[in-house]
Amino acid sequence: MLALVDCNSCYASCEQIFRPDLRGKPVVVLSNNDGCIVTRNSEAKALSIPNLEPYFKIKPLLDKHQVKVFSSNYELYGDVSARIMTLLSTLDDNMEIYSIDEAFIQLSGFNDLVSHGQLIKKLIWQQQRMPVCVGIAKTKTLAKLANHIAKKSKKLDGVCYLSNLTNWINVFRKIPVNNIWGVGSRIAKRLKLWDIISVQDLRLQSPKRIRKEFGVTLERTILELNEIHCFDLETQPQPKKEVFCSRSFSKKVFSIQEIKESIANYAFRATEKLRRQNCLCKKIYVTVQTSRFSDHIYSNGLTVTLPFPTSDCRVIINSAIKATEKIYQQGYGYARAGVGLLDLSTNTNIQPDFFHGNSEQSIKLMRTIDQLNNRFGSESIFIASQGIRRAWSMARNFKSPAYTTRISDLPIVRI
DNA sequence: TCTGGGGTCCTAGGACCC
DNA sequence: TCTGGGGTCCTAGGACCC
Repeated sequence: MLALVDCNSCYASCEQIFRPDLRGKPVVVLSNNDGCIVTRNSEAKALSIPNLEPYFKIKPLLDKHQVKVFSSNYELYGDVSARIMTLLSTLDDNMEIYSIDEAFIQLSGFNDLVSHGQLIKKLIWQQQRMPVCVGIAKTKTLAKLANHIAKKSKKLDGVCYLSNLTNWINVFRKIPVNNIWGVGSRIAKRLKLWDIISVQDLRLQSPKRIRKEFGVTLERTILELNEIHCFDLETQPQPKKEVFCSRSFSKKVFSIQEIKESIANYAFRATEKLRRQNCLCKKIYVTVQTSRFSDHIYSNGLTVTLPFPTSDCRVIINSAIKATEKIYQQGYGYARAGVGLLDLSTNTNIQPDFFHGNSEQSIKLMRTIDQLNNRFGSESIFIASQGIRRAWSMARNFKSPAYTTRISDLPIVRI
């Protein structure tokens, strides 16, 4: 059995932890640059405030109902999330952190699963002041669905256990297919042509027939809706296969110089993410776009293949800037730009423990490694993490030259 | 004036090889 | 006069998630 624990209106609830005076009052949180509403709590939803609505459009309604508005504070949300996940991990080792506000947990050895779900909910509220709902079922897709039902139905008190599916058929008939995990608006629209409207309609389809028309993913979803396990619990976080950093600008940007500065900035941040998971990248993707709502629309992107896999900031930033020059076209007001790092591979040259934490020492060291890799080629450098002997022995194994130094001797390299 | 920021997986079709 | 075909790799794009 699996439980999906999902925070209620996560960002808004995070803000309320530090503003208990706002309990029971409508709260919304805005995206970067205060562009759109990204979270509404239940009180705000009750006022018919739509999600992902531009702030400037909805501001009169928010003012009218005295809705408390927050700019987003992702550091805070990450912090609260980490504490909740740590708390959950004490309940069972088999746990998958699915997103900033959700986790799947394996439930074994409990007779009364509803009571156990209530216990989880109570624990998180008491210790972290975060309201959550718990969905319990045999597969991940059903646990997600159970959580959805728990959120909608007041009488379930935040916990829904799909024990015997035949008891839930009437509920399944009332839930539109697009509420199923993996079924978005596009597929829902195509399913409608087949008269598949509700969760129950989809459950009854032949998986084989659906696979032909919609692909393997939807086939698996149908199997999961019928308690046939297809999606595993991923208890170890998988390393990212791509790393991105992109932002909308707070106002239109016309000059290539400003675009380049942003791109350099995003490339630097993406490289930080790359290093944190101890990877090298082989390709860089750069994109610039005007607003979708502009009269004069332009969007372009370019993928550049590097001569060798690297995590060298300067190589990555320089390549990104060169790519920018190729895709930038004069005369447009740009609204957004981004940098992606693709084709990642594990960096076997460097001991991963250097990169944990952001201490002054490890930053110095990363920069030195950059400098050396740049000079000698990225495959060749080993740093003595556990003494000179270890570096030389690694170097011998890999038939590469070694470089050793004491951390205190490392120079700071300006980027 | 101002319209999010990340990710993943799958598929179709082109390029290329023998 | 006849003008291959199968396999693999890569890429772009579509669809989904929170």
